[in-house]
Amino acid sequence: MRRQALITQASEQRTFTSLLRAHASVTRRLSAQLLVEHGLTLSDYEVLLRLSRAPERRLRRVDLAEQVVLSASGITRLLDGLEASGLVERAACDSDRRVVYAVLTDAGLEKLEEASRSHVAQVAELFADRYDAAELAELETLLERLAEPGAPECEPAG
Amino acid sequence: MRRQALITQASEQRTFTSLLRAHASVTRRLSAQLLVEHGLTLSDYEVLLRLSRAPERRLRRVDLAEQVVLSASGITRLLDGLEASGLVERAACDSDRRVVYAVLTDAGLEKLEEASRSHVAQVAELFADRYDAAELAELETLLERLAEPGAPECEPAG
DNA sequence: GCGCTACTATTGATCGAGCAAGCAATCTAC
DNA sequence: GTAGATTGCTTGCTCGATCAATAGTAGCGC
Repeated sequence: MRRQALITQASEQRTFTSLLRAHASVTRRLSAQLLVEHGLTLSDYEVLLRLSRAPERRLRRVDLAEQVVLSASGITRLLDGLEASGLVERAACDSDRRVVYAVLTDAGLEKLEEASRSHVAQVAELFADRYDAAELAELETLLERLAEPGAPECEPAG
Repeated sequence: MRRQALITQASEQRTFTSLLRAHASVTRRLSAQLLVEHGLTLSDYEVLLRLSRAPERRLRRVDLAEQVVLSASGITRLLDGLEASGLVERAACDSDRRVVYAVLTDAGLEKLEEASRSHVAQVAELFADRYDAAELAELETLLERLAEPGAPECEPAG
């Protein structure tokens, strides 16, 4: 009798797997809708949204990257597209000539509002079908903890 | 005074955003580690793991795709790589000549066990740093609900 | 001022993954 | 038993995102 060499499936692993599955399922659905209805990626949408909430509707590219968990080059590429569509503009920074702001244009804001109308409804439906208010809040706080950097490896003691 | 046109940020939206952020943060870290240490994608690993737990270490490609939330072509491409590395083999099905099984080879099982040693520890650490057992279980059940298909749009009434 | 290091952003190459289309095998209905 | 629909899988094309390398600034010590 052949003993199956089972890889340990601790609680952490199972949770991680459900995170992968949940993310894949949800984003596939929502990004497909967003793409066919408005020609926007989920990341595009997230970027427009962040910009719309930023002071003066502008953010440094580096900060934008951090907020949407994208690499620096990823943000450059993504903004290339949004700039080509006229949804975002670039603006120089007076005090530091290295930085280039991404600024949401009026057209970008309009596009965001247009896309939001259906997207927000779809997100709301997807989650409302599955959770009550308490569960939703609980899930949010639990997930937020995951995005935090966690215990640093060699932090200065002071 | 300019009124900021704020997009509604309902509870569902915030939860969705934290899902995106949590997934991006966690997978970036873990997939980078898995890649440099073992040359495997997270999806590669998931596929090897699923195969290792399947009866006779084999699964139809279509079922594999469903389990790891990948498209049919995605699975074909992914398995191409694993086959080239000798970690997975293909096997025909006697009763239905359309189906091609993906079979985990001995080398594949070894590779999985090797990769698991560090990967499992990394996952465990990442989650153990942030949650206690109850929270972990709670998060898992909440996430699992998200992967479910949800209310169908026009189910036959019977 | 000069050199060193750190930071911001862009570019080139590469890769994973999806959709659409297509082929082959199977099943259903007549 | 043959036509048409369905299922399982693969291929061509495209796109989003990453890493590595590069250039331009900024700030620091001296």
